[in-house]
Amino acid sequence: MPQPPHNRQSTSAELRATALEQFASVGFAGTSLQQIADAAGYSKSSVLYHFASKEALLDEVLTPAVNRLEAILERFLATEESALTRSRFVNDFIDFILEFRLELHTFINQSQSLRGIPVIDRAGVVIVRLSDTLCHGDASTEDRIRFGIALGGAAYTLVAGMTFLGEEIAPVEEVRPALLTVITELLAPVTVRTAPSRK
Amino acid sequence: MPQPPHNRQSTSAELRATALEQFASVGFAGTSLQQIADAAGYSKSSVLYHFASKEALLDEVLTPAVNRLEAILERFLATEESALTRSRFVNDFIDFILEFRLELHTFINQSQSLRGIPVIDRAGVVIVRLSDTLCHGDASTEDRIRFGIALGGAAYTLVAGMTFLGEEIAPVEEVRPALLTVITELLAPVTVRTAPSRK
DNA sequence: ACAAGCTCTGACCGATCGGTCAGGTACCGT
DNA sequence: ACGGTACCTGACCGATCGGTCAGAGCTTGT
Repeated sequence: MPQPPHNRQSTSAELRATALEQFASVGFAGTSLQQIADAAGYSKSSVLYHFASKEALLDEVLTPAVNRLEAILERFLATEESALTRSRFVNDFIDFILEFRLELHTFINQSQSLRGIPVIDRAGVVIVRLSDTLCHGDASTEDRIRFGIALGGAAYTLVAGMTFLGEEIAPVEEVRPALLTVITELLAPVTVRTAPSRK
Repeated sequence: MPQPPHNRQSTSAELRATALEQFASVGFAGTSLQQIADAAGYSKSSVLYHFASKEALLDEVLTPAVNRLEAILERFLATEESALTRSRFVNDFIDFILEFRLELHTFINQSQSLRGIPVIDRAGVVIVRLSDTLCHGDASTEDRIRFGIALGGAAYTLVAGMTFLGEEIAPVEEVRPALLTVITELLAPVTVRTAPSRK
């Protein structure tokens, strides 16, 4: 039986990428190891050789994105809040969305059903902290909704929306400024709050 | 074995409601007929007695929402476009979102993986028409993104977001005006094309 | 040449999947 | 009292689920 010369490290990366696509589009529960294996051109046993379990695979797939989001939040929290740091944060956030759109879509839309899985809970904690930070703790319903719409809307638009609303995915250099405009507009009243409120 | 006097019509409605919750939170592929049956207090066979198949159940669950959305679109298309009709449309749309939030969340986040199922394709067609109508056919990327974010963001916020961003679901009478403000703001540049800035 | 080790696979396991079917129970008009 | 019908269920079906395990093929160190 011929054994194509697989490039060491890359098999695991291929599997992660394939799994991510499936998780984002069919859902974690709806994705079988067999599907992932078939799509990547390996056998189911190979998947389980590289990853201890389906859940471990999900963990490895999502962890880089959660780490990155955590880093962005920490960086924002570490500085004095100003118009500059806020704008820098929004930029970081949009970079994050564009780079990790499949990961974001996955845990945005499945965090409820996958509660209990460590990486999902970690992601949930980060998102709640993010929301609390941006809303300054005063739980105005409108502010919460602004944040939720920005988060869920971006995740949806860049994964599901682009492929069936805009036919083909528009080039990143066109999407990015548009995203920046809309997200800034959504988050502006939340973070800026002009003058008087707390802090 | 005692047979409690089930109120004729209601069993099927119970099952639809239970199935909708599961579909929206775990996904169609991730929901088993057994889960639905257990959650509703019936046997799996009962589910298949009331609905020809799992897919038929999905169809019956989503069809009312798609019909309603279609009606809203037709009503908007039937009139001359003006500030009044646009505002009425946004109001209709928000009523729709609030009433059918689980249905919206279901086909918003799974239309890609469930392509081929009639009711899903129908929903997809309506959404594309909606997008084309609001964007006047000139496919500005920013306008498309505005619509996508409004649609996906609302679906996310009202299902996943409210329960883990805002702890408890805020009362509808508080959510509705906030939603109206944010959605109007998002869609305003798309439809109005004049409004220069925010308050 | 040979053993060790990494990668990959088919065969197999118990559990669960969507779906079929025969039958049991309650209520109906007659 | 009786047959029909609506509702519900357990037993069962082939397929597939996540996961285990014993190797096979290839590379490497010695």
